[in-house]
Amino acid sequence: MHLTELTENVHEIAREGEMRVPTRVFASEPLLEKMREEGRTLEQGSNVATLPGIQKYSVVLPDGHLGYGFPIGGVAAVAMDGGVVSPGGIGFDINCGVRVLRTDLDYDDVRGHEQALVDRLYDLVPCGLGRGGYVRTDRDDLEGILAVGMEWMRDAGHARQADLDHCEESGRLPGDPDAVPEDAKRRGVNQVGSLGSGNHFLEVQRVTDLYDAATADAFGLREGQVVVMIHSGSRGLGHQVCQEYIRRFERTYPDLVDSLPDRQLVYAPLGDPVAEDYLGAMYAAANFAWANRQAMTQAVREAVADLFDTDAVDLVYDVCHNVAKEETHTVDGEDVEVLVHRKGATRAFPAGHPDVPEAYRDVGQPVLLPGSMGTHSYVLAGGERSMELTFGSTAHGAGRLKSRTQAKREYTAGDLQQRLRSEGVYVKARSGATVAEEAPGAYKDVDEVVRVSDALGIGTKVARMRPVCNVKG
DNA sequence: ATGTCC
Repeated sequence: MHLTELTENVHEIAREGEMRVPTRVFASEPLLEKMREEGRTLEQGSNVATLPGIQKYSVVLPDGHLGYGFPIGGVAAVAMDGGVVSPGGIGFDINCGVRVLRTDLDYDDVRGHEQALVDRLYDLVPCGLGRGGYVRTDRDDLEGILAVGMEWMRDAGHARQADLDHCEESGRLPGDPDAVPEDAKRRGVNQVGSLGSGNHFLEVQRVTDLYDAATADAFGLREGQVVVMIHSGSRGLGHQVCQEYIRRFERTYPDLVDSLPDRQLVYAPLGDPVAEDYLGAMYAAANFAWANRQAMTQAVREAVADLFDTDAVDLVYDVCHNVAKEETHTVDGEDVEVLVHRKGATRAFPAGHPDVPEAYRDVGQPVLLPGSMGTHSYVLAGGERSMELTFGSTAHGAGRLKSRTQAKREYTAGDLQQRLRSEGVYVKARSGATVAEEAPGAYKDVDEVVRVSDALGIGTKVARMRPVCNVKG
C-alpha cells in the first residue's frame, strides 16, 4: 500500500489492483497512526475504491475506523448512471444520527435539579434493548412513518412545522413501505421514541465555548445555554432492513460475491429491481429514524415543561450519520449525479448550498458532532472546502479506539459514573456493561478529530458543549 | 448497531 501525504491532513493511497480510483485519507499523523494500528481501516477504504461507478476517490474521514465492509467514517460517491448501491456503505443502523435541541434555560436554572431531570428523561424514554416507545403507534401509523417520516409526525401532532424546517431533508426521504420486510415492520411498530443501546444517548448539555459568534447566533446558541443532544437511529427496524437486503443481494449476485475483495462490499447496480427495492426500504428506515428522534424530542419537551415550566425547546438541526442520498457534485469540472454513501459521516454543506435550510443558508449547515460520554460535543458549520474535498462531508464523532470487549475488561461502570458525578455529570444507564463499553477512554480524542475537520475547512468550529446529564441504554 | 442465535 502506497500512502503519500499530499498536503497537511490529506493522504492518498495510490490506485492499485482492482481499485478504480485512489483512496483519500483526511487525517492528522496521530489519527492516521490509529488507523494503521487498527489494521484494516485503510484496506477497507481501498476496497471501496473498487466499486463500479465510484467517483474521484474513496474518502476516509478523521474518525475513520473498521466497519462492515466499508470503514465507519467513510464516503463513497458513485455515479447514478452506471453506479451501484452497497448496503455496507450505509450501515446496519440506517439513519443513525444526531439532533440538538436548544432551550431558553441557562445552566444555573438546571443546576441542582440534574438528578430530577435525568430521572424524568430516563422514565419517559425507553432505552436499552427492550421494547416500547414514547409515542404509541399501530401498524397503520408505521406505514405512514415509513412513507413520509417527520410529515406523519407533524400531521399526528408529534412535531411542529419548525421541526421539519430544521431537519436534514425536512425529515423525509422517498421511502417505500412495501419494500420494508415484514420482520422489520414487526420490530419497528412499538419502538417509535426509544433510545436503544451502545453509543446511543440522550444528553443534556451546556454550551461552554463559542468559536464563531455570528454563526452560533444564527444557530440560536449562546454561552451557558442548556441544549439537549439525541443520538439514536432506526433501532431493530433499520437493522432488519440492512440484514435482509444484504442476504437478498448475496442470493441475487452469488458470482459477484465470490469476485469481491471482501464479500461485505456486496452491491447491486442502480436501476436493478433489488437495488431500487433496497433504496426504497433504506429511505423508509431513514424516515423511521427521524420519527424516532422526533418522538424523543417530544419526551424532552414534556420533561422540560414539567420541571422548568418552559415550552421553548426548539430543534437546531438533525443530521444523518448512516445514509445514501442522490446529490450533484462537481467531478473534473462537470456536474455529476451521484449516490453519496455516507457511513459514520455527516453531510457538511457550506453556506449558499440550496439544500441548507433557509435559516442557515448564509452560514452553512449545522454539523452536530458528539464526543464520548462525559467529555464534550461540538456544533460545527459545513465548511467552504467540503464540496471540493469530501463530497460535502465531515466526521461524525470521536471514533472508537478500543473494542467493546476490551473496554468492558478495562472499565467499571460504577467507577466511571462516580468519577463523572464528581465532575457534575449525572449518568443514568439501563446497563452497566454499556457504560463501560462507552467509557471516554474507549474513544479517540474528539478535539483532535474536530481540529482536523476545522483545519481542512470541511466542517468549522462553532460551539462546544459539556454534559450535564446523560441517559444511556 | 442489534429481540447480541430462526
